[in-house]
Amino acid sequence: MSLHIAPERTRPAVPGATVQRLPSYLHVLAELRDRGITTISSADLAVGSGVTSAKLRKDLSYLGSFGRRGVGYDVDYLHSVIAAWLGVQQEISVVIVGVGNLGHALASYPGFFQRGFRVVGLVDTDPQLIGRLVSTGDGSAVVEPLDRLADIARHCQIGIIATPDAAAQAVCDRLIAAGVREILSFASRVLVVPDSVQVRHIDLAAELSVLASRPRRTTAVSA
Amino acid sequence: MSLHIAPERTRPAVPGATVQRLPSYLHVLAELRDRGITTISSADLAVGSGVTSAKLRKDLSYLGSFGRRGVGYDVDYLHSVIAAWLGVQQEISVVIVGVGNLGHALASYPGFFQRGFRVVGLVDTDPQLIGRLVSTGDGSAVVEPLDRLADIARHCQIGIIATPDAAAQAVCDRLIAAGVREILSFASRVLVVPDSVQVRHIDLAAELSVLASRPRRTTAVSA
DNA sequence: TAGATTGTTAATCGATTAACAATC
DNA sequence: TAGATTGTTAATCGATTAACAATC
Repeated sequence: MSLHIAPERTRPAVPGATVQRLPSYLHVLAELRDRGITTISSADLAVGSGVTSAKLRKDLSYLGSFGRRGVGYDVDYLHSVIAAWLGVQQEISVVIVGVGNLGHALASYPGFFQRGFRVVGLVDTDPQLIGRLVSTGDGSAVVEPLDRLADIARHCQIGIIATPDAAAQAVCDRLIAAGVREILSFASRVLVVPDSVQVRHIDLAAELSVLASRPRRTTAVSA
Repeated sequence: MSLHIAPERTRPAVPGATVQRLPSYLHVLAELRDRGITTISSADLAVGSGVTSAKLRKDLSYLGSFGRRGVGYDVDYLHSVIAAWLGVQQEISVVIVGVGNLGHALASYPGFFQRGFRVVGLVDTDPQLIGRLVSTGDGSAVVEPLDRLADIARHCQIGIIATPDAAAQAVCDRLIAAGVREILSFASRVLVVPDSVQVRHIDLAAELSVLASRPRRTTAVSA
């Protein structure tokens, strides 16, 4: 029996678990680059990233093959490949709704700016806050009232919901109406969205609950 | 209402994915209880929690069997079961290291207090901050200097690292030296810890990256 | 009873791991 | 070449889903 071989090989889609690890590889590669290291093996890069070398190589294999057998990976090149894949080279505009403590923290979070995310809008309903300057990764932004949300969101790829739980769904609906298709929510309530919209949800208290209720192994490497 | 308690039976360990969803069920159940709803089916509870009913029932089955066929679950009872399993009934002490924007936000995060977590310590190195009162879920706490960390951490079950990346590993080491075995980190660098310590890691920028690199829907062509 | 819903099983899907042929 | 390390395969592990017998 002869097998029918396709002329060009289709790679499987990159798994979600892999995508979630790519930024951490990127981060380690950037550090290596800053320290003048030009080549790195999967074993060493894996230790720095807190994964196994097998997992690292498997992850990279979804994007292509970028290493040299017997040698390792070129730090600069691999960095550029992952950065390109993640779209870091193009800046991504973000609007934050809810400028309480959490919203402030997110607005000025250095990691956002470093990885190409630009906080271009801040929205809140509190009259005390509206009009005030809040520092962001690359400067500052003025807090705008809720009725400006649609205008602002129209230019943003990602919306972050950092409001109290009670307001979260209404804000979510407005973001979607304005064309936002990617939402990061810190509300503890579940958001109802159409299939075309992608929501990621960070429940900080759930993270503590998992820690508190589980005598289980760590996700980080051991010494 | 008296419930028949089955004789103790060896159940498989509760999967991590399940544990992570339990707080969300708890949250929905608390809302139902507040609205006076006493009974709920897995189908309805699942909709409120953003999961399928099969997944919900499977999740609950790891803890035991608490429903009535043909009827559903008693809201109060199921709430108490999950709360007990998560250990929410006992208060859990938390120390936050790093009282910048993020640390402030975490200290006053209402969800922590609601689910039984008590921020009993705040630590920072900034002389401007030390001695200042920061509001927490149940009142306020004074920011203490780094050399008080060991004393404070000794009474805490969980440590939260909200410092700049550069300080994260050193703070982590100090927490572990003080006996903390569960750590939630917001640093982008990977923390090196012994096997006995459990670390959860929230990389906010990675969350945005996953969102931004989204369009891996049904576009892939199979051979 | 007749209808509803649970708890569990078995099948499927997806991610991780170990091992090693390919090859620099 | 001899040693090192990748990229990939196949096995394993864990989580999700669909289906339905049990039973309220």
